[in-house]
Formats: sequence, structure tokens, C-alpha cells
Amino acid sequence: MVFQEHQKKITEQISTAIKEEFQQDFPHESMRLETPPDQEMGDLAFPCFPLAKILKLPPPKIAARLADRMASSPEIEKAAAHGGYLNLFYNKSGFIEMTLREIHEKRDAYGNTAIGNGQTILIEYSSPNTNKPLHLGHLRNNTLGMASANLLDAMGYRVIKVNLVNDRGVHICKSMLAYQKWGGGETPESTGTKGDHLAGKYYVLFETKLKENPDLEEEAQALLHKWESGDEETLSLWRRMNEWVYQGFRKTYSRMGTAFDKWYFESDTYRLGKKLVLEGLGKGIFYRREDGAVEIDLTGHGFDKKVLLRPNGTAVYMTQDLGTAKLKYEDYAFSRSLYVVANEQDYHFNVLFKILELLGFEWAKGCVHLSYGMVELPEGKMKSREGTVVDADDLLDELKSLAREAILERRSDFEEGELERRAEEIGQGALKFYLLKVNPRNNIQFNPKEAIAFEGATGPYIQYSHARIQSILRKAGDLSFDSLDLSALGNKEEFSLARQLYNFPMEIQKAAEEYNPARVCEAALQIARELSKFYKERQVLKAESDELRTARLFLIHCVALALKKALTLLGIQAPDRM
RNA sequence: GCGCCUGUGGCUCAGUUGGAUAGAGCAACGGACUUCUAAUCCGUAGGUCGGGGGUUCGAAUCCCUCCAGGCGCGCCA
Repeated sequence: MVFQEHQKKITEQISTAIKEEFQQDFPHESMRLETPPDQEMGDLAFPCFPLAKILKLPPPKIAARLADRMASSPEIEKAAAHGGYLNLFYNKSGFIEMTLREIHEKRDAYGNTAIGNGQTILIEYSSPNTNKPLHLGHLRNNTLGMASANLLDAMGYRVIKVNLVNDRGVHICKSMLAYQKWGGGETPESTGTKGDHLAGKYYVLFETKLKENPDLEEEAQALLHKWESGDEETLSLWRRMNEWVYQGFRKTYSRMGTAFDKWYFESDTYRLGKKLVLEGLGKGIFYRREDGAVEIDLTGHGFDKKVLLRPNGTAVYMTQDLGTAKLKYEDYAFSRSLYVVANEQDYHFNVLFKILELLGFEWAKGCVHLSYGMVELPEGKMKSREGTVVDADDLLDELKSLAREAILERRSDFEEGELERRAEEIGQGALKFYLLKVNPRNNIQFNPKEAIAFEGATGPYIQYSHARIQSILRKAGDLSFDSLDLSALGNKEEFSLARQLYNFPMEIQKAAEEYNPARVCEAALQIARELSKFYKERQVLKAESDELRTARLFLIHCVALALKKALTLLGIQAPDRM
């Protein structure tokens, strides 16, 4: 990476200056440069405090002597001491030229690295149940999963996106039972209802009927036994209703741009788990209790005991996950396996990974729980049984319709097709950005007013910045950057923009390392703000000279590449007009 | 009760992994559109970084403690 080499050259220069001035080794690898709080103070700062300890000299003294000693170079124009800091100023024109040319050359690959080349990362996300439609919690999960996958892909990993569907269990049988009793044979086609919503309707119906008739619980259990014993009629209904649900899911996924390379089904994998547990029992890692249950004692590892097979031999949640984990490794030989699952399951995953380790799987150390916080509504927690869930499809519809209104307030020249398309892109841009801009670790306070906002620190603000650039580039006509003279660039706004663009790839890398797309959101906002300031002060199409005009067009073309990169990583469309 | 996570202007969040005067957006107030898209920009006001101890040249960041909130503590998933 050109920018990293540039950074390395600078740390080497500081290292050399220290060596010459103080006869002291201070390897550039261990040197971390900071950004001064005010741009007037410089572009990079080297804190001299750690050095002060070694040299037993006051930091301002060290900074001053280093500032005098620093030779001017193609990278650094001048150095200045400021308190205990050695502040460095980039060679502006060289810096801008290097940054922009690099971006232009890399295009879509700007910000990518090769650090993951040759390694496979598996990422499991979404993982819905087949008894109800997707809700707001799934939307956070989906956007987080997609964005993380995109980030890892940009780092050069081979990324396998996996959906693990919870398609069996008593909760599935509940909607089946309600349908058997009161469904009257209706279908998605006959009712014009999306299949997942139809199944969800019967799940809710079960819960309401249960209040009048507690015996239904037992009937659902009985249906589960029939399912497990392979009763053909039950299986046939199960397959039929699940297929409805998948059709509904596929619609929502495809609308959001959520994609998977592989679907796993717990109705397949729970058997593998059972086998694995019995093997572990043979090896003495687990033990059989008097009542017949198989258990593991993890009290020596800071956990409790955990049942892995019930007395009647049936599998529990942990059993399935053990089986699925192993199957994933057999299928893909991953170096890392990520689980995008809410933080309410933190304990479960700690235990899961510990058991895999105790079973002797080398790859267990590559398993990571990408834990994220809950989405909280103003009224409190979402409860599917109480109907306080925010339905994913409804929310997407609402945002689209609000975006349509917002467009019509601003312009009336879109044809119907483009209006629909842009409304969808902008509505989703708002929602996805809203969900991604918070650190995954934290809970999200879902404030409907802010989630649907198109102004301020929002997705549409980034999209707008991008669209505006495209508009200017269109007006500029045929763009030829063959004879470029970038030396015309160098004022405060242009330089600030270049600095943001220069820093962006490092932010992407950090975001990928931390599985934290919020970093990309923040970086994109900074670039967009810098761009808006630039517009306010400088003209592009009516620049003072042809050279400057071309140079500025080149500059905003590079900014557009950065904004589009950010949006793409976040799974958000970058419209050319809006 | 035990365990994990969180606590930063009225609200929602950042904070370069221990560094300079703690930054954005929303809301409030005051400005800027015959000028490349005002989904924008500029300004004003608003902070004992939950409280208290400590560690050191230096703490929102690390340690201890207390307080508040979230989640978990099924042979549910």
C-alpha cells in the first residue's frame, strides 16, 4: 500500500533524526504517530514523552532539538516543536498528488488490502426461525453481517456467508398446529400474503388461543414428537409451511441485498451434534448422569455444568451448535468462523467454544462470537408475543415511502421507475446507516424519528454528497485526466479533503479488524463534511483556470470513489442522482 | 445473589487503544439559496466524561470500590 509506505518513510526519518541527535535507537516500527488537534499545528505529531524517560530530558527540549534536526524530505516539508510534541507538516502538493493518483489508479479497490489472502473466514448471520417474519433485530443482524463480510472481503479473505436456519423445534410446531386447526387450507397465494407473514400469523394465533386453552401446549409437544418420529403427514406440512417462509425470507433478503453462500438447517445438523457428543462421551470428556443425560462439568473453567443430551437422548441447542461448528469446518476448513449473534447469547458461545476446544479441535480458537447489542424501542423491549415487534418488511416499506416524499419535495423530474428505485435506495440508506453507525457492542435506542431522518449524520447525507459529485462530473462533460496538473491544488479545503482520503484506508482496516462498520460510517461522514465545506468555498466548474478546474474535477472524482467505497462496504447503494 | 456488557452536553453517538483546548448529529437560537443539488454550510448556547479513591510526567481511556441500566444464570432456541 502506497500510503503505508509513505507513513513508514516518515517514521524512519524521525527514527534517523533521533539517532543522529541523541545517539539513541528508537525503531520506527514501535513509533505511533498521532494527529494534532488543530490542523494549523501540523499534520502528524510525534509525542516525545516516552523518549523523555529514556533520555532523561524534558519533552519540549527533545521536540525542539528534533525539529531542528529533521531534514526536509519529499514527504515532510517542515517540522516544528510544540510543547512535548514534534509536529510535522506534509509536503502539500506532493501529498495531494500521491493520494489522488493512488485512489484513481486503485478505483474500486481503493482501501483494499491483501492481508487475508489465502485465508477463509466463515461468517454466520441472520439465522432466523421459520415460525415468524424478520423483524428489526434481524435487520441489525443482517446489516452487521453483510457489512462485516464486505469489510473482510476487502481485506482479501475468502469470505463464506452462512445462514443457519432454525427450522425445527416446538415453536415451529406451534404455528403448524394452529394452521392445522384454524388455517382452513389458506396459502400465500390464496390470501396474497407473504409466506413468512402467513406462518407468523398462525404463531401469534397459537399464543392467543393458548390463553383460553392451556392444553394446546401439550398438543404442540405431541406434534413435535410426531415430527421427530418421522410422521409423513407432519413432515409434509412442515416442509410446506417452511417453504412458504423461505420464499418470504428470500424476498426480504434480496430486497436488502443480503446474500448467502450457504444455508445450514438445524433439522440436518442436530444429528451431527448428537454423534459428536457420544464420541466425547467415549473419550471421557463428557459423562453420563444417573438419569441418562449426558453432561459436561465446566466448573474448572469458570462455567457451570452443561447438559448436552437429555435423559431421553434428544438434542439441546448446544448439541446442534457443536454439530454445526464441526460441519462448517469440514465444509470450508476456515481459519476463522464468526457468529453474528446478539449479546444475550454471550455465555452460550463462551461455553460452545470451550467445549470445542476440550474436544480437541485445533480450529476452535478461530471461532469468534461477533456479539452485538439489542435494539430497544422507546416503549422498551420488543416482544414477539405481545406484538410490539417492528416488522422488517413494514419498516422497509415505510422508509421507502418517506424517501419518495422527500424526493418529491425536492425535485419532480424523475420518471416513475427512477423515483421508485431512488426511494428504495435512500430509504434503505437511512435505515442501514442508522443501524450501523453505532458500535455493535452497544444497544441501539431505536428512535423512529431519527431512524427515518434524511438529514444530519445519516446515510442519505453520504448518498447526497456522492450524487452531487456525480452531477458535477456529468456537467463537466467528457472527462480526460490525461494531462493533469495537480500542483494547482493546495488550499485549505483541498488539502483537508486529501488528508481525509489518505486516512480512509486505515479506518477500513481497523473496521475490519474490529468487526466494527461504525468506523466506516464515521470516516464517511468526515469525508462528506469536508466535501461540503469545500463546495462552500470553492468552485469546480467555474474554477479560476482550466488547470484548476480539471484538478478539482479529479479531486471530487476521487472523493466520489471514497464515498462509494464506504457505502458499498456498508451494503448501501450509491445513487448517481437524488 | 453470581457472571458479562454499558454509563460522555436536554436526546442519540464519536473519541486515534494512556497524550495537546473532550468532538459530531438532533433539538434550541442567530445567519447564508437569481451562484456546480440548501438532503448543505457558518455562528451562538450547552460537559465536575455516573460518584469516590488510586496508578504517573499525563486518565473519558488502566486498577479498586460504590451507584444506575441492559443481558444472562433451562434438560428453550
